Amino acid sequence: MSSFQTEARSRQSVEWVMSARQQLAHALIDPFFVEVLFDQLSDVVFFIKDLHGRYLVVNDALRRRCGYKQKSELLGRSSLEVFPAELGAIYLAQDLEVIRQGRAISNRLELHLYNDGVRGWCLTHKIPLLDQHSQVAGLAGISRDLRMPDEAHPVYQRLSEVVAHIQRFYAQPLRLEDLAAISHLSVSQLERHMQRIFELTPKQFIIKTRLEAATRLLEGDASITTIAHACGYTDHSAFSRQFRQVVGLAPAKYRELFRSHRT
DNA sequence: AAGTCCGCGGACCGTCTAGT
DNA sequence: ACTAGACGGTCCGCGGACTT
Repeated sequence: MSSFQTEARSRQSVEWVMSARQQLAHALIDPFFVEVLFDQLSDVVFFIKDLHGRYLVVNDALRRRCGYKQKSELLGRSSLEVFPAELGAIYLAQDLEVIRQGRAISNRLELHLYNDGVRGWCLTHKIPLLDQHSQVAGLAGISRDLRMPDEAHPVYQRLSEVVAHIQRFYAQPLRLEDLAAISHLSVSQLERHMQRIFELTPKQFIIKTRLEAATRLLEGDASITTIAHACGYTDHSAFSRQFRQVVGLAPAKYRELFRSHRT
């Protein structure tokens, strides 16, 4: 087949798919259909919200996380009414930002504090939903739990040396070039394999390791500055900023929230 | 398919400063 | 003691092109 013919066929197939999708459009955005599908995923939180950030559709994983018996108890409420006040306000602000700007946020590494006080790492995606006039009518989002790494993967052994290095030396400056050298991989290979096996970029993995250590230290009485230094930040403001970005709260607020959960 | 290289845009960091 | 904003420099992530 000539390259011209191949191109023509591929163009034809794209047009066919687009037309078939058009026919399915109403079924695909049917909230009940989507809800049923996402109910099957126990490690993925799914929701659709209106312009005010109120839940219109939730899946079962979200219901469980929030500690409700029925999904209907969540409907019509915003994050503010569902999560601890400080975190709820952050999530709601994030929702309203997506709606206001009409821009998606994707692959955001977040530390969630669940109803039972347990911490969990997630990758969050939120997209604005448009009506037939292309106006933002709400938003849809998923928050996916980070899975255990695939230890059977052939490159896992090499990466495990990198992981061990990060977990041992997270308090020191870590450069991708050095991590790549440890694993005998190029920087590009390291990035790709980390993404594939851990679902995180090397940078995200380092941040996750540092902030995990930080949350443990915040359960004690050490100052924020001390904790920042102990977790590889040369400046406490850089630590606070990053902590706030990932967790949604300033370190001191997190400490306050953790203690109120424990009592 | 996997690996390498490169350029660009943006994220991140450190520093300084001001405010609470 | 801590948070937050501004700013400049550095580094990272990503996509594309090319090679093995």
